[in-house]
Amino acid sequence: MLDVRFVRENLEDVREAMRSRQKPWDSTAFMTLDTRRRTLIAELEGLKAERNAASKAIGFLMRGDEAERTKADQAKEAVRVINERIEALEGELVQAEQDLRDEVLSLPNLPSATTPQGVGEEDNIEARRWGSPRDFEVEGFAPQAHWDLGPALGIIDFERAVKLAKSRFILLSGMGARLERAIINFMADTHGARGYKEWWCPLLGNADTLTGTGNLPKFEDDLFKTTGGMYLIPTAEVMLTNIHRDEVLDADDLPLHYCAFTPCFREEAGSAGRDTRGLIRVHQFDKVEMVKFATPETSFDELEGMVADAENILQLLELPYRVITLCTGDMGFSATKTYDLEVWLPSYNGYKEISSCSNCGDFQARRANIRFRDAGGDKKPRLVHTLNGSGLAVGRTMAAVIENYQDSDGTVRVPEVLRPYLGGVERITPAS
RNA sequence: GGAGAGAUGGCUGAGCGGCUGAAAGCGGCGGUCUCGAAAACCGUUAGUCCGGCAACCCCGGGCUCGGGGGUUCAAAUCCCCCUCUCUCCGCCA
Repeated sequence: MLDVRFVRENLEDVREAMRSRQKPWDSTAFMTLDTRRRTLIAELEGLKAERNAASKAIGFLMRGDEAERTKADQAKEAVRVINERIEALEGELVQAEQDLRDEVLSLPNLPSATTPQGVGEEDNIEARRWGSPRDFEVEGFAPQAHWDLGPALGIIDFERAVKLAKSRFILLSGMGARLERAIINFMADTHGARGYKEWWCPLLGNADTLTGTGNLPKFEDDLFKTTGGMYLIPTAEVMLTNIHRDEVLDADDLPLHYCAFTPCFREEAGSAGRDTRGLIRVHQFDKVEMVKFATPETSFDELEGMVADAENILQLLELPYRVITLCTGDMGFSATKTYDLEVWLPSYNGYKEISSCSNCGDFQARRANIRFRDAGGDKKPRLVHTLNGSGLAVGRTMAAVIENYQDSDGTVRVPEVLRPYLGGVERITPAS
């Protein structure tokens, strides 16, 4: 959520930012509501001040003699009249504040100055590449897609997953299931060794939690909802970020580096027809997530560090990837700056997103009321900056491993770093 | 699921219709002392919104004692509903 005062005082900048996000914004409703709200407040507070003074006077009169108590009765009647006006105005104010809040909650974050301008995906900027894709032509065979290779090896069962749930759900068996666990543990352990505190968290959250990270109210259609009004988390970011909701952190403790493994649930409404095959776009997938809480002074440096931590996983797995700086038109709702990591997938003959690392600035912190107090002690609490990044999406990592490590005989070599997690197994074969 | 107790500032905890935005302690900050530190002592220390102001200083005002509603001239204090926590019983992986 943007700061209402900031929006009011920087209207043109905010409009320009929304244009750069390809989300043009008509500010007249905001201005009307904002002015109305402040006018009502001014009037209302004047009346309340009057009432408070009168009530105090009544308190003294009540302890006086007969004549004074009569005066008190008259004063009570006067306050009753004031109260009627207060009640009427209060109703209007509640409505105005709700309308203004709805307006501001639906505004996305402002892109940072270093975010490239652009209208869409095609304007994203490649920051760097690491590794080079295998040349299967030279090796003399055509690589198979993981959605063919997985079932052939007996490690992914797409058809039964549909029977058990519905399309876009996954069933893993044997080495497939073990590989999933191995990847999860490898990622969590690696981040842990780099200073990320690991958490284990609920997979359902309440409305306040989902609002804190920006998933509600605007993106409710993307979430699975229970009849009890809870939501399945679309990412552990939701839980990790809300851990400190309504808290005042100690500046000395910052930055905080957290990570968590969770399944992630997404309705994927509006994605019909996109990435329909395989592990790439599903309703339930595993992810190891990184979240940071940082001071405004360090958050952009922390973002670079987080990207490096995500890259570290891909480098250890020896999977070729590239880093993309998202442009203003392609960036997510809560982010002020985002890097995507894209892993090489032979089946796509291209790079496919496997991680997204964002600095959300104070956007989520304002919604979730997460603040910190400077060491000075006498200073007022300030909003922290929150960051989040995938480290990494496990299903897509599995797809990348299967495809990039396959051999001509249809078996898959196990990356060195995963072998300790698989009891030393070096190769996945139909028999394994 | 049944019965009872509770929810107060960064934390612990008093208050139980008006002079209480809130005692006390801890923690934090500033100071005295000290070569320095500790201890001791003194002082200070909630957040947010609206208005004034060049101003995140300051001044005036509003709101906030889990959340929502009610009674009253006046509610942290009384009443109702909800949420959560604790204790006991039942059930259960």
